[in-house]
Amino acid sequence: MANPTNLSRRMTLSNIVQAITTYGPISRASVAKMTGYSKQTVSEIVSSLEEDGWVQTVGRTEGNVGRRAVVYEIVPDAALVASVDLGGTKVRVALCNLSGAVVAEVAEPTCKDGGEAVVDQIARMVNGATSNLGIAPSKIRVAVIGVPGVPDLETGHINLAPNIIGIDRIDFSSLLRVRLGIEVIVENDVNLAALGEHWMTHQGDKDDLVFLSIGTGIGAGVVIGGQLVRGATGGAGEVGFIPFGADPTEPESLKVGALERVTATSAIVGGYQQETGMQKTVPEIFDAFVAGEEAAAKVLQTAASYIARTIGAIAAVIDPNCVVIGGSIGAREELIRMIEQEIARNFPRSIPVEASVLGNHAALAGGTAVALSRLHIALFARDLPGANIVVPPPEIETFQEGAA
Amino acid sequence: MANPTNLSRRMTLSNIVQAITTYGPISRASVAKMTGYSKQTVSEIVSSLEEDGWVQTVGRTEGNVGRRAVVYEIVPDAALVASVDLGGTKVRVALCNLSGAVVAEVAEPTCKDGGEAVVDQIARMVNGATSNLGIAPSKIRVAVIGVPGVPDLETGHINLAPNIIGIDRIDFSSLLRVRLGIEVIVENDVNLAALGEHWMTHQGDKDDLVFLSIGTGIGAGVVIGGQLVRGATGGAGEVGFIPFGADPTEPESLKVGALERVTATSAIVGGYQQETGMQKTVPEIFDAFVAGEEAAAKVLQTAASYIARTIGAIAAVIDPNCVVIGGSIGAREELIRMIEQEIARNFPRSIPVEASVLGNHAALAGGTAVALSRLHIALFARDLPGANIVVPPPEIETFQEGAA
DNA sequence: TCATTAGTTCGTCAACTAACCGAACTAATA
DNA sequence: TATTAGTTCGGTTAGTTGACGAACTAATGA
Repeated sequence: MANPTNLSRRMTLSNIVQAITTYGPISRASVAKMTGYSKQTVSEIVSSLEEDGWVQTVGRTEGNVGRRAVVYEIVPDAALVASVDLGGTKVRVALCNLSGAVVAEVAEPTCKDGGEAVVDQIARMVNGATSNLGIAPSKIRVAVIGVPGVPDLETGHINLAPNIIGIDRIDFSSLLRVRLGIEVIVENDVNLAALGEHWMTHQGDKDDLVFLSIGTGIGAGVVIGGQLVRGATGGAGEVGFIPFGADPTEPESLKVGALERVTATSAIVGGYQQETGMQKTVPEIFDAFVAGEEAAAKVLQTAASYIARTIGAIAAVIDPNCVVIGGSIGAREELIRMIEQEIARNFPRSIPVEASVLGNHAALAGGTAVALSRLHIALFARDLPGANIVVPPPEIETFQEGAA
Repeated sequence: MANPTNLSRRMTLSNIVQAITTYGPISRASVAKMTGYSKQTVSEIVSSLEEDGWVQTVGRTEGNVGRRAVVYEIVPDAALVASVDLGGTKVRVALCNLSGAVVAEVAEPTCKDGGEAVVDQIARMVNGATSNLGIAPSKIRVAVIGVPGVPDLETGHINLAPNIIGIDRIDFSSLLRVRLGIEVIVENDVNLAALGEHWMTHQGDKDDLVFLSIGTGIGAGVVIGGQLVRGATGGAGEVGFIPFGADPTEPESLKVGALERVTATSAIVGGYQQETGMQKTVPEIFDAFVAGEEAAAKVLQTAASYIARTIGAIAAVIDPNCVVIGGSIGAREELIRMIEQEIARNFPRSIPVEASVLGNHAALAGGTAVALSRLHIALFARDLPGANIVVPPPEIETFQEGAA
């Protein structure tokens, strides 16, 4: 009964499920008031949902005048989704239930053989997580994979992912779909991180958000109106290629990006070496800066200036509510302070800049958001025009650093 | 009857109107096939639409096997919209009917008194156009005004519009709404131009489009997924403020934009003066370039390079399908050739760049698109979730240069 | 050439079903 | 006793299905 053929019934069902999901636990009378449907219609649909195991009672109201209301909520474990963050060095898998809670999380070093071996690894980790918990694998309905590259929706290849060999020559999503037997969505990891930050911390009032990841490279995920912007060729957010900073006509700039050459790891390490003749890692340079070393300050200042100007360029094009900064370099509070100062010097208005709250779990959270939204649509809003169910995020701790 | 209370009836009505609008003239049987509704339902709704004067028969099919079908279309003049392009020197007003055809167009020099005098002028021009044609003013349902500034939706002020004095201190949209007695939508002119180019020439396959206007200033209109991107503070597309090009920390850069200083009129005129000591206008410099003068070539080349890098920056952030270039400088074919070459030198992949087809009528076309879409929603899709009716554009000549 | 017949499509009518609502009711509680 | 929750029942509306007549084209045969 949870999948009526009729369009208007599906719409009603979808609206009622959305209300229970967002405001649950909630009584049928309240749902009726909120949605505008009659109590009787709500009762009818809620009982069909209960029969099919999608909602359950969780007690009754108390203390109010009048008859006590029976209160319903979504059955959290009625279905699960898998969110996978496939990194160059580590694979993270989280199984989440319908309320966004993580029921299992595992991490492993990425299989160095690349290609199909990685597909095998992910499938094994996802299935392993269910069997450990004694959950039927069929409970998992959707898997979202964050990958460090640009997925080609037509061929299933993942391009520009130098860290995982051979993944640009296999139909990654189809192979994984066959292996897992469920719907598989492949998305760039920075894009997912942007969606994750938006879902967990910036929903509602601030619907235009850019997640800027700064580490060995620099890249952004762009969310406008709550929707991810991928671009015509999947190249949206490749801000390292903004043709300013280093001379954009040099071959190296065309290869890694003119702006990436002055903002990412190599710029800081290289700049420090030029300044001092010494080879230090980025964390070491930050330590030196905190200890008051002038060369370190100068190098970081230069990077911060270019990063600020990158943010200015982004703001000039799409004017987001907020820029969230993450990545191994971007996560440093000291750097964010400098970036804020540099924005004030280089751009006519202020741009809200924040440190990522989710750290290296942002992509995992974003994958969960995408998977849950997709699952809700598949379950309760099939073929509905303009359907875009927003699942409320779980507690922030769920996805915070150190959870795995 | 054209405004049923019931949600599902409204949805059906909206779908059927959309089908007739898009594919009309069309028979009821064809509408039934296309929409999936039964012939009866379609007949019922079409006759109520006919009764209310929204659709009309336009003959019958012929030549096909079987009974001849009665063919319907939207009554083009059942309602009108006004599209107004308020420029610093000129006010253009176009009255358009439901099929996008321009039924009247007038232009006047902008009233120099600014402020409320301009509101008066627009109201007079709109109402004057109807009385000239002997049309009841009540036929006009929506007016969209393109303005050279950033409209503040809350106060109704229009900020950053130095060419029209006092317009940043009055509630422009409310005043005009009262004067015209209809719904008034105020939007930045470059944004409307972007929507106009998208509507008339790039609908469907190419839904991510940026319109780049280059003249006394440089600015862009950003369309993603067919929707206009305004940004959190209405500042999306202010690409002149990208903090590269001129030194962004200089006061002048913070005032007019670092990139504007090296791409717009003053950069070309100033550059030419520095190069030759002579003061020439931009058209004169273009003429000199065509005549083979080296100094002119060098100056234009430099501007083209920075414009190309601006486009590269846009592409790196949102990766549009296409960048359409307009404005008094941007319209020059010679410049577009140079820009294309410079993009190839400065950016790792090609970016489709095109000259504006609509010229200085782009904003007028965009205003019409917005007004018609808004009107259709108000008439046939009130309060429908995800309603976004797309009115098919008229013949391209309708809005092409020289029409007024 | 022209009537006849077959096949196709359009559009309407009648009967039916699904969805939803409103009103009246029962139940529970401060 | 007022108020809120939830159910039952009957009715309205939207939309479907299927049968059918009307209108047409195309092929056929005298």
